[in-house]
Amino acid sequence: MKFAAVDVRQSASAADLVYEALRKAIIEGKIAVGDNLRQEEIAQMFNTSRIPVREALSRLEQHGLITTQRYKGAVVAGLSIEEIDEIFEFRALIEAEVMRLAVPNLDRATLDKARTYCDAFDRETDPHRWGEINRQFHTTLYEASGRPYYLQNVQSSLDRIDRYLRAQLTFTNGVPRAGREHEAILAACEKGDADLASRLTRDHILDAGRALMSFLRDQRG
Amino acid sequence: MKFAAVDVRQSASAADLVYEALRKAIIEGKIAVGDNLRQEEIAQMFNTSRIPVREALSRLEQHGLITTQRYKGAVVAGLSIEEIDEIFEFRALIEAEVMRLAVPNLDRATLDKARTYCDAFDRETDPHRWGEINRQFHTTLYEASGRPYYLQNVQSSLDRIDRYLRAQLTFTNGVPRAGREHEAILAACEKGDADLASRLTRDHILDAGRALMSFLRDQRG
DNA sequence: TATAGAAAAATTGGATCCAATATACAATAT
DNA sequence: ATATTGTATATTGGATCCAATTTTTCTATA
Repeated sequence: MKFAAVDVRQSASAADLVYEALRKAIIEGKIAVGDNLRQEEIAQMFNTSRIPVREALSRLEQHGLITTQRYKGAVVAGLSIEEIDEIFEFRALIEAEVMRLAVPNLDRATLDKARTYCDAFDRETDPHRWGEINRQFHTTLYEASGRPYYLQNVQSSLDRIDRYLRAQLTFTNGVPRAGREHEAILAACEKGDADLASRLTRDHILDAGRALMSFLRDQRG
Repeated sequence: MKFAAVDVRQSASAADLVYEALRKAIIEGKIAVGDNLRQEEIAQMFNTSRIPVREALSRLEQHGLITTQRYKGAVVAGLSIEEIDEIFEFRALIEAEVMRLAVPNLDRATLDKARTYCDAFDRETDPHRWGEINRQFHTTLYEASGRPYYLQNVQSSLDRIDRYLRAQLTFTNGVPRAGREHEAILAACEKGDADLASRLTRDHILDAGRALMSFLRDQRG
């Protein structure tokens, strides 16, 4: 007789853990652009050897989060104004489409969950938490689209610019319109108006992009 | 006195070479879905050790080209009908947009280059070459958009489905409309009609997608 | 013969060691 | 004093070795 297959939760490899931890640190801006990522140092931080660290770094490079040079090591990749601009444009395109595809599939539970994040966003006073809550609000709605490949690309593009968004939110004490824009998007979702929700999502992202642009231009001179 | 700086071509690492070679083999369909990728075997093929091979495999997994399981190894990732469908939908969205952005920047040289590939596509009799030429035709035009991030995503999504397209082209002896559709797209580009070029690109991709879908449904039963 | 279990082989993930290269710094010449 | 050269150190890329686990083979038994 056979037992039912137990989901033994294939424990993640060291490389996976290092990758996830570094990814998180980079997108949250904990590691500054240009900072050297020393393999030995990271290995010691995770109580492991350089082999899994190198694997993790290699993956991060594939995602554009770091750049490496032979025998010189890795640094967190910075983005030019033009690159940031392009990523916002890209996000506006695909997230608007994902939103459109999601609306017909939204159920009560999902809308309620989104409402929770929306309220949490408005109430939250710690700027460091906004990035995360904002992401969860949008992701919750997007997931209803049933488009995992789109979702992956949304996450990936957001990863690249998240730390800039967070820096902006922290410095400027929030994007004042963001809360109201979330409300509007959620209202359109409640009404089942896919076109409106899509349009508002697009504007919401482009708005944030414009705000970030002018913030960065001020900062960088 | 100084010599002109010689581009010493930072020689790529073994991991880079292995990655590129495997990527090419996978997207061209030289390695079948489900085939085991043995680290030792690959290492011997490239006269190297398993370390760079593992790095390469790790990157391939990040791009969704293979899947790995701890202690079990890597296999080329197959795509379900639904996944393929979603990727075509995604491509239609972003490639149409890239085309729209490219048209205003197209110059004579680029158009001529695209014309060359377009003609080559029509003349080519070896089905195995179509995939490559088709890709070059589109990429040539897309590059004028000046959107590297979009381009990267275009390549990445094409990588995932290229081998299915190639299989289809080989089996069905070509997609009859593809040549005419290329002509139409190029004509719209010559006219500078961004909207039309964009719309035709979208239809071109959705057409190919529909053809591939019915081909695969027949094949898979 | 067919099957369950044990032993052997194969395979992966990670640690340690070595080679290649870059950087930092001291010694030397102008 | 400054620039240049040589050397030591640090750091990365890769090879080899070991541990954990899976897969295969073999063997004993019903």
